[in-house]
Amino acid sequence: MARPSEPLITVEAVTDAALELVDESGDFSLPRVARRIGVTQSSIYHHVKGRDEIVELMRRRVIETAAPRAVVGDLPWDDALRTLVRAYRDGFARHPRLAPLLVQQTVQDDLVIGLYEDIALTLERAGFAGGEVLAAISTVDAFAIGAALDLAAPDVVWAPPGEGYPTLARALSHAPAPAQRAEDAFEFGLDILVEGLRARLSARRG
Amino acid sequence: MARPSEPLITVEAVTDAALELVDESGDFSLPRVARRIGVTQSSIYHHVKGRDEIVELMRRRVIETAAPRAVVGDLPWDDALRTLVRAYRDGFARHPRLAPLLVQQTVQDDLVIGLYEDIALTLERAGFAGGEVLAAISTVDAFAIGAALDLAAPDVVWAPPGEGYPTLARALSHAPAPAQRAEDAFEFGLDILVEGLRARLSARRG
DNA sequence: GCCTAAAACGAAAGGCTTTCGGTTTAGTAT
DNA sequence: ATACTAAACCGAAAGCCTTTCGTTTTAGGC
Repeated sequence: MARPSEPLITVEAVTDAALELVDESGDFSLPRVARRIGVTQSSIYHHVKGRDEIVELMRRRVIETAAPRAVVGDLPWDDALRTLVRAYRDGFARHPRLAPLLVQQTVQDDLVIGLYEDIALTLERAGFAGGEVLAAISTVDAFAIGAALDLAAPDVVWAPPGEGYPTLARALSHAPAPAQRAEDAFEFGLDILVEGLRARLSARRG
Repeated sequence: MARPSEPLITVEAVTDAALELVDESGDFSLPRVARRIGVTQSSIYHHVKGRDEIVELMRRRVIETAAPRAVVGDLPWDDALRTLVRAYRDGFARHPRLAPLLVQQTVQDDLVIGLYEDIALTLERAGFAGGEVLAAISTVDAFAIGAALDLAAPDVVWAPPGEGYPTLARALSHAPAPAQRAEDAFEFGLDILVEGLRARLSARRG
């Protein structure tokens, strides 16, 4: 085959196809991406360096569509923090099965670093200083990643198990539909996080 | 080769070898496990069903050595919760690179369900009820998984980036050694979590 | 002493990532 | 207008992986 005047493959097309495959099957591979675009595997290497780069492209895609560096500087710190964490997590709500793939691999994307910068700014504005800022970022980060992964958890994890776990079974008996459970849990957790940070601040002052 | 009087392969040996490989390289494969034990790949299938089962074996191993269903019923709820979450997370501190492999795959282990049951009990004891218990479990779970993954994060993620992120750079300038940073962040986050839950409880009462 | 099933091996199917050489043509410079 | 370079694609193959299957030997129970 010859060189077409318009390239058949673009970085965007590769990202799209990979993201569709992840949404449908929870994973992707170069042969499957190629088949979906209608080219051969090896051609893709003319546009991306390899599999890992495709993963990073998906990370960036999800974060930039969900978190357009929201301007949160004017909001009270707690609303600002909620907005930032929600933005991060909302991206994964649209592609639930992507999160497990991302934790496999190191972040280098400056969009993500930008998000951390905004969180750092917000936390300083709240009154944290010194080493506490880093610890607080890590905490927010852990919660956000955990919440994103929660979206990928199959419903069966949150279904009542057999006998012998009465308290858990009772808790699960109140469970709404899976999507709603994850949503409720996230909002609840965000409240806990913000209230915990607030408590920490007033304890330091008092 | 013939059938030996003592089997060359045991489920424990397979788990050991896989865990060693994960500790060393961040991943494992059946050929490498086999080579380490000194057998062929196909023989392993006489003892485990496949790769996924080995992952589940590692999960169980890590959780049972770290969290021997600690008796926390006599502790105040906040100490009990801290103990449970620490136990869970300590397992991963000993095998930091294991966590990313586990989130890839559904939990079925009843030890983990047992841990959830203990957390549910503790939260009810604290005063949560109804749908709040499930939301609180999800929150604790998200934080614990996030903290476990944090241990696998390469140091470079928590190293100062280039220009343009002054607040983040300032926060990172206070960072201790990587292991200590993860440790500090975990303890900080645990405080935030407990204080947040406490705040929630008194808000409901008041 | 015999028989069954366990425990190992070797080979191979089918998937994956990545590399490499070959072919045609778009775009550019002369 | 012509010649050259480099882009864009293809096909083939190396080397990894998981899993299955048939074969051989022998341990352990009847």
